[in-house]
Amino acid sequence: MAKKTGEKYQAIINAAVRVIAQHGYHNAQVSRIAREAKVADGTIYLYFENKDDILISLFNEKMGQFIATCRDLCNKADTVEQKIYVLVHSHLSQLANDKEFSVVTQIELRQSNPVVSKGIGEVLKQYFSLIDDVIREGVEAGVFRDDVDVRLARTMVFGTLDQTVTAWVMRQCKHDLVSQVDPIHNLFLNGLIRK
Amino acid sequence: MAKKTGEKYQAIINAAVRVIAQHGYHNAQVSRIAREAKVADGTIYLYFENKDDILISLFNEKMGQFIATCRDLCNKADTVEQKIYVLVHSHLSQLANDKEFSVVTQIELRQSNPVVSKGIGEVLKQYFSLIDDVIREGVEAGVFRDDVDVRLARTMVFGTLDQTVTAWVMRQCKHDLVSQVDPIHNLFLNGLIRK
DNA sequence: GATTAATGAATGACCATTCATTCATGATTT
DNA sequence: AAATCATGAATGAATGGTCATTCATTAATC
Repeated sequence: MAKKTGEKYQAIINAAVRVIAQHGYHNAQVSRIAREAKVADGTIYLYFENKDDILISLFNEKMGQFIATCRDLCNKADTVEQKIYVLVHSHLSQLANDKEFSVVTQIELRQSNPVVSKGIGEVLKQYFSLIDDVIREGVEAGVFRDDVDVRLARTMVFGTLDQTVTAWVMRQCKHDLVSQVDPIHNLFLNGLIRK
Repeated sequence: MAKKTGEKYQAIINAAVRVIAQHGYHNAQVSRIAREAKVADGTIYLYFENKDDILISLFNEKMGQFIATCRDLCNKADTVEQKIYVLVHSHLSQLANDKEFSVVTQIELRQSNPVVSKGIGEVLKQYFSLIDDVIREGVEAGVFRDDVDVRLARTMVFGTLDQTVTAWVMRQCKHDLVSQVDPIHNLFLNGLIRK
């Protein structure tokens, strides 16, 4: 049971993103998602185990896409500097183009239901290791300082991007995200200090 | 009504931190917090408006302390580099010393009840402007590059620290947080690139 | 004895999930 | 080709469990 394909499956996931983004996680009742997807309440349970499963599936589906795009673009870049640039750019531009999903990831899905966290954690790890690979390459190629700790550098990259997107969402997605790409890239590579 | 002082007020707040950290936000029923605080369910409502108010008060009380400590330590530092160091150090060391509060801030309180978010946002802003002040000082003193965007640099600093603590909490607070202070400080000031 | 603090059982709202029933589609039989 | 049957998708009203909140009552304090 709970077949995870088909037109209605997608419809429910898209409805869930919309409902959660607009009404908040707390008012995202299953029946509201069903109504938005133009489906009966019970139909939800033909496609999803339970409410948590909707959230996990939603995140995995969309985040999976997100990571795949990042990875593809990264592979096309030649230098390590460019790869970092691509990471920053694709993170920000993809979320800038999907405000509803951004609201869901940055605000609504940060709740602590352990089942949901676990489901989400798996996909996030993939993203982390993509960033790790780029940084490791930079260290091994001698472009980055050789005392750079890969995990820490990744934490800085992800932490900064994540916080940038959160601030944008908090301010109603009003300003332009992509214009931050260059300054962020510069800050990562050169730091704060004037030389 | 809802007097926000006294021994029981503190007892309830401390109980809430413990209950939320140990059982998760979802299982932090008011009656459980009451039991942990050795107080009757109804007593909670003599000190707090409602459940949200417990969370907001908890965050404001503890985070207020946190910021005051950061500010004091910062004021004692002479150079801008040292002030950045102090920010990194006091952020990490304070949270390292209060694992239960860390779990609450990094995981359990990231849920999206708009009332709670709003209550929390106010205090967070104070912390942001403390970081902003330090960075602005660095730019004005000519220690930092003069094209450094203050808000962006703050986003990097906060985003990195926040993500560092989150990763620590996720891995059961096992490794040493404070040992990351030097590498993070170095990364902020000098960036990734080998010179 | 009056005022204030504390109690905890009872209430009622909320909402995820279930399941008896209906509907749609296609196969099989006559 | 009409009639019958079979399958499983879809429905949505009903259920049941969970808690935040209330408030009548009791205890403490001045």
